[in-house]
Amino acid sequence: MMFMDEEKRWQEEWERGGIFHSEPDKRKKFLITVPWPYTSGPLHVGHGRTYTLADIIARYKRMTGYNVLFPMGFHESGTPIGSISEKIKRNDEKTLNMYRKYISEYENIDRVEEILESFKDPLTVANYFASKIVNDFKALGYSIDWRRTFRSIDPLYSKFVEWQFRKLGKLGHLTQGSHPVLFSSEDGNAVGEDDIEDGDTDKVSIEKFTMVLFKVSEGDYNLAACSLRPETLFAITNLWINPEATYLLMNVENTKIIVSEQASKKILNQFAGSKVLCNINNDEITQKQFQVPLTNRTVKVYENSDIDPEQASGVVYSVPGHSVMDLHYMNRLALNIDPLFIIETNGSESKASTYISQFPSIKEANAAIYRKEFYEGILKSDVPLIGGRKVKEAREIMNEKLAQAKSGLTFYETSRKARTRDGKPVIVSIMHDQWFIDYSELIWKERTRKYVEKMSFHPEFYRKNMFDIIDWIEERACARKRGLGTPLPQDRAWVIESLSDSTIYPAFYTFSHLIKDIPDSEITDSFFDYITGNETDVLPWKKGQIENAKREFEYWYGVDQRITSASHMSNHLVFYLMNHAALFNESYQPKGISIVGMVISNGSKISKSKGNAISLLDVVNQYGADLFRLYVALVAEMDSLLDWNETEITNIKGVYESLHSLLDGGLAPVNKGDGRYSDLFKIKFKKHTLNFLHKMDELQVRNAYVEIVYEVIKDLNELSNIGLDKYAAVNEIIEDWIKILSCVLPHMCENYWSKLGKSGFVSKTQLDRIELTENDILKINYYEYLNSLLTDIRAIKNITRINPSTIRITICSGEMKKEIKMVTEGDMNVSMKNIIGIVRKNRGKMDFDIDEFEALSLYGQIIKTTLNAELNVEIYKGDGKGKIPMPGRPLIELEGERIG
RNA sequence: GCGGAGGUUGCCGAGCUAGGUCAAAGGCGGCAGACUCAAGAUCUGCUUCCGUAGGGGUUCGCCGGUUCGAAUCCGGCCCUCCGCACCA
Repeated sequence: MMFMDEEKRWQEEWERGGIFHSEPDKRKKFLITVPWPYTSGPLHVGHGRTYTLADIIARYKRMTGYNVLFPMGFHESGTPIGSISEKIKRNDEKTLNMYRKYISEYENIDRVEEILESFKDPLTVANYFASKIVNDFKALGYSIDWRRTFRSIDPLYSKFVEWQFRKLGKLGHLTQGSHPVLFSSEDGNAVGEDDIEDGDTDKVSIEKFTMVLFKVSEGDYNLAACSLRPETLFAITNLWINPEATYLLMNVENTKIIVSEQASKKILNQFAGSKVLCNINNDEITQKQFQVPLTNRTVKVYENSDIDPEQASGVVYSVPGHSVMDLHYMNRLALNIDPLFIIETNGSESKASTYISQFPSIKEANAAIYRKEFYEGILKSDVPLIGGRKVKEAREIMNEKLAQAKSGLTFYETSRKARTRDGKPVIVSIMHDQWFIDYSELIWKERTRKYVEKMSFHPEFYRKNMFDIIDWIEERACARKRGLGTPLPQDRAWVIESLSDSTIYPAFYTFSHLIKDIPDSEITDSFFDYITGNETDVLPWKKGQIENAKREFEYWYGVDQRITSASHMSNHLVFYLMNHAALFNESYQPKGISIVGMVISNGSKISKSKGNAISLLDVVNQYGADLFRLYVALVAEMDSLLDWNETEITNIKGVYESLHSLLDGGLAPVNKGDGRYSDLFKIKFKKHTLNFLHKMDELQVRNAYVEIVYEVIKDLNELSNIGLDKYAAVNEIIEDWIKILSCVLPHMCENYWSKLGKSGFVSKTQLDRIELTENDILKINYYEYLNSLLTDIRAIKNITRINPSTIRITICSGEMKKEIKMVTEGDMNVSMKNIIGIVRKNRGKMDFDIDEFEALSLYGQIIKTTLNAELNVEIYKGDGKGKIPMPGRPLIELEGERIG
């Protein structure tokens, strides 16, 4: 574990020197941020990729002259951390084991249980992992200014969030209304993805059903059937109930309805003031007739054991014409009822019967007809109310008409049967006083759109994506009744939801370190108004302190680059952009967003429940920070998918070791370099450096490092192939190479930097300006000419199987060049008429500018040594008959033994 | 369905926004060679087909079109992946 000690040593030195403490100065600033990690457990390689790329870019910007600020905080608000504590309190085995494993990554075995015990307090969980993640980040060599770090539940930061929400309130962006949520009625609280069994792998969503009320022909109650397809109402032939289920009579919205016992619980949660009246015998239902709303028709109710009393209301209406399910039941129960058809697709009647045989299962056939009719179906013209309408429109009209007739209610149901992790049913409940941020305001959207136009997006297509998301976003629930976080200032019974409290937080980094010793009771809204805006009121705070805070905000703010994953587009990033647009001036708006591709592991998705999440700490312990960083930089481009696997990292390890030995040898080479070739090598290195800079500016991190790692190693190998000392060549460029490599391999490069006898840290040095002179370009051209010649010679060698002892190269004479040039320009008045045909055939493959003789005399050695043959260069003296050389394409003749 | 991305030579993956210099970068895998007692690592060459001279043929999801010329532009079709929310 040599590398660990070395890496740790440099990390400590950086910390001691405070070299990543960023202060405003005259240079151009660059603020780079990543989403703060959520501290519910250790980070995995997926996080590590994003953060590592951010650090590489931060270091690159620093190297190219920017004053860089790379801050980091911790996200502790929200419900998941609380529910972890809850589960630990009630000894949930799965959670206990998971956290045992997590803790043991960081601690000695004998401390695990003690720490696990302390996790019964959610704050301990949050703080524990926050402090561990700090260590992980340090161990990866990130150039973070840790003085500015804070946590989303810090009282000072809470003040900032309160300020944000009071401003949003004043701007009219906060509203209150009713809202469906996933809910556990046994626990009495809303549940998130994290609380639901398999919630992360099999998402549960909320579906909106239409509950249609069928009035009993004699009496004052209704049978309540739920459907996703209210447009099929006029094709209803009967109703279904389950023979074994219990049905209850309820009072809902001053109407008496019958639903299953299971459904009654959902209704109690969704309709205020609803109550259960009494049990109803199934016989009583099946003996009655029920009226189809909006028609004069009555239908009967049949018992059907396939009807699930737990699904929706436990009562279903039957449309055998358009539902394969119902048709199937009809057939199975041998009911003699004629289906009704009211929907047409492709100009003719759509019938469930045509689907039933075409699919492997009833379920698939039903899904097929549903999709087909929903997207392409049109109601027949003689259908009342909705005749001639598209199914999509008809559905909305029916919902309206049913509501008007007091025969329809909206009922929410989960998209699949779901249970909480401790086995309690998950239902949908309605929050009646839910707080929202209302993002639907058009002026606000327009303003955000304007800023988005000016930003940089990487990859670019995400900009269009963001425009669409801005169009689409409406109200967003922004507070919850439980979890960690800041109480909503407008109503302290609510806690601000964790995505909504994390939209403008990068602003807080700019001054968080300067206000740490101000008691939070002294922080008021005008404090932040002053720092972020133009308020000039007399302030009670220490002048120097707040002035410094203001100065730093004004210097740094406007995040130059935010690096995050695509999954944040439609939630975090859109909130980030819109909240900035609402609260800050144009100059403080975000300037760039980069989306990092997904990370998968050995071909499959990483998920906590699958147990294939490789922890970042494991990676660092096993491979070291530099190797991991090199892996991230070289193995996949930032915006594409990265498949973490061991084979690949072994390969990268080879590269890492080559770099080591090259730099070792380059520190003090034994031999002297050959002037001509070391000169050429230096020129090529300059070219690679320029390409590197260009690619990094385009955020093509992989391409950039392929250029400065693989290409340079290739050049060095070429040198040693012609018998020269590559270490002497490394020595010529070692300083710049170390600087450039240090963005990815900071520890290793600091080490070489000090071995070179350089003072200070390579992490803080700048790359000098580099440009190619005309002479440089000339030499590169010579070299490339030699290379293409070599390729041609090899091709000939392969075909003829001649192993040459002498290679005869015949190049164009000056006179001949002129004549050839004439032909290419259409002037056939040349002395060597024989050349005309061949010249025309080869146009486009010639190079008139290169001095071939000069190129060959300078670098001919390359050919001689690699092919181990004599090189014989002469100028063409023939008459143009037979084979002739072209400019840039000399004649090549091989002399020697034939092989095989 | 809507919106987005994409289908490239054994695999992964560039190029395709500025059409020719693209048989098409790079990596992996495979083959051969060098080094080595051997293996591994490393380095070198080859890796669509034909060819005893750097050439030619056929390729970039499918079908058409524009053009002297298309992987690259246009139209249509087929297929794959991602998002469609209140969850961090």
